[in-house]
Amino acid sequence: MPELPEVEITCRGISQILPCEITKIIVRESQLRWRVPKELSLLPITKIISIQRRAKYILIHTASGTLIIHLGMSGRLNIVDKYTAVKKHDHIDFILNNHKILRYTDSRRFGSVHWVKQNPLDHPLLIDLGPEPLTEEFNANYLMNALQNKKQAIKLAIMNQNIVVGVGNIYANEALFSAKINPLRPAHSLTPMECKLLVKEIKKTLYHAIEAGGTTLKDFLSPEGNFGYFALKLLVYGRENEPCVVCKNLLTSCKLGQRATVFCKHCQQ
DNA sequence: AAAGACACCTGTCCGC
DNA sequence: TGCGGACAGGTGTCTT
Repeated sequence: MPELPEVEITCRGISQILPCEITKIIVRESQLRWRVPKELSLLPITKIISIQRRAKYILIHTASGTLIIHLGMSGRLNIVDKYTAVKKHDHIDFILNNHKILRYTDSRRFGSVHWVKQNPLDHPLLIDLGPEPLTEEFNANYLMNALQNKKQAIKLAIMNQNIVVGVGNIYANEALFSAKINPLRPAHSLTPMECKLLVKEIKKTLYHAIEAGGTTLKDFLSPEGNFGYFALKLLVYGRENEPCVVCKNLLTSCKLGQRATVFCKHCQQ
């Protein structure tokens, strides 16, 4: 489900529970992508200090350590009333002191929950991540440099979290369409002008998606239960064999790294 | 060293 | 209606 905009919407949503304390953590299913640490169930009452997003990770800083949460493909964090019935894939409850529960739900269990006492950014899963796309650090010069000698397709390169974080399959397709760049182009073949345009379109696409509350394809809702309206604005993703919004030729699809890739052969060179 | 395939898991949809 | 197969928002690890 979640790329950067959906994770950002999730972070903003759960930030509204502050100020509060986690009084107890109930782990019903500990086998996620990695085993949820046992010490979570034994955690003493701890105050949530702040909530931060890094790439597609949610960092919940508490007085005694940091929870690192990744939503995988189907993960969700919802704020629910403390008497809300537990459903099939509700794996973890973070019980709060304000009559609410922060509930982690994940049907495919590709997500993960980690607990660290040191700087979460030093965690092995986070330490090699590339720059945040919505910062000035991600600019045309940086991208041009990062793509040097990369023969792989440009779409795979921008989905590589070591090059730039947060861009997944939907937004890679969308940003490349907006930048009029063919997703199959070798990464190193982009000109400085194209890098500049692609950076601009990645930022714009992510920014608009956040504004729209993310993309709801099947089951993404904000922690408060709101729909993500960016699905209505998708120009290529999920629209194979439909007419291009610009030139009306039918959109082409292919597989790239086993992921659906949709583009306009005519507009994207 | 880099690129590609595979694995993890469940739900849904489509064609027969 | 039932069943098999393909596919889905991610990413670490294994194989070439």
